[in-house]
Amino acid sequence: MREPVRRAAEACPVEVAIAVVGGSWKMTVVKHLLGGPLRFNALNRAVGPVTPRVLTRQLRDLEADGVVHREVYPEVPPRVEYSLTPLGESLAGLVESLNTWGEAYADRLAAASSS
Amino acid sequence: MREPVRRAAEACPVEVAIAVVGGSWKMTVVKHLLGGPLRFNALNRAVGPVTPRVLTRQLRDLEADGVVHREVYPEVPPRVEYSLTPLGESLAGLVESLNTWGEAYADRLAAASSS
DNA sequence: CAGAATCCAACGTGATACTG
DNA sequence: CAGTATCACGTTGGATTCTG
Repeated sequence: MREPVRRAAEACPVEVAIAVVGGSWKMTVVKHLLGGPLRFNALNRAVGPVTPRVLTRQLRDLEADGVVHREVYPEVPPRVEYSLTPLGESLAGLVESLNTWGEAYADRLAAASSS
Repeated sequence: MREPVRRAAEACPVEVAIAVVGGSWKMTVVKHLLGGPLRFNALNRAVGPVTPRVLTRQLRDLEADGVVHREVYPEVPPRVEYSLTPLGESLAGLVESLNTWGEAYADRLAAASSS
């Protein structure tokens, strides 16, 4: 388990959740993995303008927190597939909520800037 | 509107939501304000081990993002009340989801460390 | 293909002390 | 009471280049 998560546990359940899913791209990664396993580069392209370096870090965090599973196939060329663990799948509702709220917020932004 | 939020809007609605609520203590602040307005020190005590310096920053962010309203009463001693805007109240469901998921996760942690 | 290595700038977070 | 000022520091996110 990662340290930030453990520290958050001292304070509030809400902080625990934020510690796990609060990093940038993390929930977007989960969102795209809800459709099924993806390989590293496919995920990279799906998530958005994220560099491999950063994506790797986030994936390692998610793996350490038990949200994501990393499966390495010893082939040439190398293949690595990322998928959600059951715990990761339990985030589906949260992703949906974030997506909906984020959309509404973006609409509000657009409306504000056009006025 | 804050820059991080605007940048997130280019990528994914999920990132927008995370940009607004992803900071530490932010959602915990919202959680406690759901019960009604609170003064600065009351909020400080309710949220947890957060320094005034940090809490102030988070509150300013939330204010800039339209989630929180800051009302200053020109009295002596000074009184400042923080409350949720309608947009802030629309986060109620999200807070609930985070709280529930965080609790379940904390339980999982406890179970893992006792085994 | 899936990253690792290296480097860096910017932030986020925090402790401590002070003030209108 | 509700902050602000100052300082410090670790982490994050990112660009770039390289490799088994």
